[in-house]
Amino acid sequence: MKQRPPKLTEIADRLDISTATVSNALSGKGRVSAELAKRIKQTAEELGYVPSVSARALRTGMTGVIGLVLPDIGNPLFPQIAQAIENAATDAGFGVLIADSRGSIKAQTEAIRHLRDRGVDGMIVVPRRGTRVANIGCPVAMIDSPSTPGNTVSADHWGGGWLIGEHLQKLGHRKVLLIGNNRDSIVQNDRLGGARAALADVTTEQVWLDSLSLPSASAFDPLSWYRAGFTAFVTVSDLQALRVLTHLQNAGITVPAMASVSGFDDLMFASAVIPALTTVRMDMPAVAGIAINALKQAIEAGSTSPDQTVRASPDRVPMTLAARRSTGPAPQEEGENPLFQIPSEGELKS
Amino acid sequence: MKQRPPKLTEIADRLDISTATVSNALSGKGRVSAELAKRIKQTAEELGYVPSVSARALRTGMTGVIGLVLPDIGNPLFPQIAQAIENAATDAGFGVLIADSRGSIKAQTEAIRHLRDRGVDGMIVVPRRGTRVANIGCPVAMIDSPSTPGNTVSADHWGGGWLIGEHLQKLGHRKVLLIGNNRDSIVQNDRLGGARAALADVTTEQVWLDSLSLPSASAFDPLSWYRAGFTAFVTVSDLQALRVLTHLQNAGITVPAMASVSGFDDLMFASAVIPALTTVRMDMPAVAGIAINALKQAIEAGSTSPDQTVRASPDRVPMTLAARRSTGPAPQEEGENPLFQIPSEGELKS
DNA sequence: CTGAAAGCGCTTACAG
DNA sequence: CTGAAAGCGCTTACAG
Repeated sequence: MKQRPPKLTEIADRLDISTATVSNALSGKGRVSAELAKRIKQTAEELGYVPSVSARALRTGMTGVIGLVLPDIGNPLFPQIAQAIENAATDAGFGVLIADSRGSIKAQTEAIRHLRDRGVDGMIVVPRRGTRVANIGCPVAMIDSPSTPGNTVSADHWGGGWLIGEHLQKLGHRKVLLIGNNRDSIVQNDRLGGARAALADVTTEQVWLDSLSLPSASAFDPLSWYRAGFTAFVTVSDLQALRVLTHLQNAGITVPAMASVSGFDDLMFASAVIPALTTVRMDMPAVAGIAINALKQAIEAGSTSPDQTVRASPDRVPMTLAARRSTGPAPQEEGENPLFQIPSEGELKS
Repeated sequence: MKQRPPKLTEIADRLDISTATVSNALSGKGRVSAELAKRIKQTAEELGYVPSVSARALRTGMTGVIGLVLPDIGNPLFPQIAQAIENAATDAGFGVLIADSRGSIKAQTEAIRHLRDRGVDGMIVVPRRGTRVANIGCPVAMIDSPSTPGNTVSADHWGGGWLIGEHLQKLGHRKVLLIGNNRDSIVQNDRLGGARAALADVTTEQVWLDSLSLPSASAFDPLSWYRAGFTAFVTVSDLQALRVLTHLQNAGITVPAMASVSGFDDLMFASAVIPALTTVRMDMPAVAGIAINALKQAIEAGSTSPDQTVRASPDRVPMTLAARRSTGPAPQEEGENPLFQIPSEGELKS
């Protein structure tokens, strides 16, 4: 049984004043003598008064809820995003309604409409690849990539790539392989582009796994690149990095002694692997805070912009390098080529 | 600018009938001639009518929203849970408001209160270790473990453990190490207990990482167990399994040729590792569906139970084994002990 | 500084 | 089968 919480009138009756005054006092809009206001707040406290969100929403047209739309809730980065958004939203006084776009663009549109119908005041959208969100009736903050048009705020993926490139360059690597898995992803292009820029003096090669025949991931063999002299593998995600790392280790290539591997995003398993994964992390709380703030302002302003995508400043947040054990100095070539010392997989297994 | 959607009165005016009739027709409660009802629905469609959730909520006392409370949104299992709940809830016509208990029990209580204040009709709680949720004013469905008192529905963790135990036993392993990381966790005890039961005929040893001095995880060394003749490592989570697997690999122990490793939950990285991780998976959609259904019934019934924790049937869902490459036949001991063939870590790295 | 009154958009007894 | 009316619990001009 839902227990009926005390209402405004009850505290008004108790103090023998009008509900208008109680409302004014509680919302702190002034217009009430300090002394009375204090008494009102006190008895509200005593009675455990909690305003009815439905009533307020009906009256003001604002629900105090924002929607969070994600390309895929199953996404490994989701926990970080959701947690950061939830915290920022809670601090800003908003509730967070989630929506899963379940993969398809159509489902994303539907999810957005659903949220709108539920009356959210605004929404945070992490769009599907290249999606532009059509005009809905409320302000929208987009988190994607600084180079994406319409983006509100995001991490500086290019800068993050630069960090990892610089790190490997300083470690003395001379041949670095850059690995992406979707050539259409702006985020991935930014990350790899940054790394390439920092590695201007060294030999780099770039591969897109999406160009390989399926199952693409398993078709990629880091060993052949290793034999070709590549000593560092830069990937655009920790998942990819994990794959490369374990592939190498499984074949007897020790990391980081023989090869270095790096990822992106600092997923929860990154520090659980042995050796721990060097990765580049976004400052999610910062990104979320900026997005929520921008959204809040737009909501309070009544969001008059024609295109209701919100802008924020700064619109990009620096990434930080978590240098861990999976990256190390490039192997030294003393006399003979270390590449010939690798035990073969068969040898190890016997 | 939030565009004002058409209201009930508009469609009533257009058809020159009362809003009561429109409301009745739209809610399909009968009481309206079929012919009129059809016309009403049609013009509602034309006008793009969307009922105001706030108004309806204020009037009926039901918001059509449920809360999802999780011990820690950062939890690696969160994406699976959230996605399953979101889908089931959407199908049942509910919106999902998320709340993060941010680790502490106190924060969990606060999160729950927050949701209640926001007017949710009910909530799904994945409780913190051993937490019982106090009386709030709405039905609650708990997802924890079948052996947890007050549990509404969950996966059959014991049965899952049994599956992995059986699998290893069939593969011929004679010495199996069971690894948990929190001896107070009912879920973990269930999982390990099931495995032990299936391994009744083989030598098992059980270790709790929480009992080691910190940093506990890094203090645990699977190598010493391997040298002691253990050929299979059963962990209660994929994260733990990943750690053991990579630790072995890094030391030159090939998996599964020399040792087998298994996890739980089928986290997204489980199939990305090489060799892919054998793991036991929950049927999250089933669990979520049952929880949401039970909750829905309680909500519609007005939830008269004293303790408002909802019961469901079935209250446990079978787990399934995903047998992958990280588990294989126990190494054969032909003549000499294979344990002496392991290349030492130093040897490999040089 | 305080209060009386209207109204947000629905649903639901209650009449007819 | 259909409608007139009340009311869910607030907030907000508007008077006083």
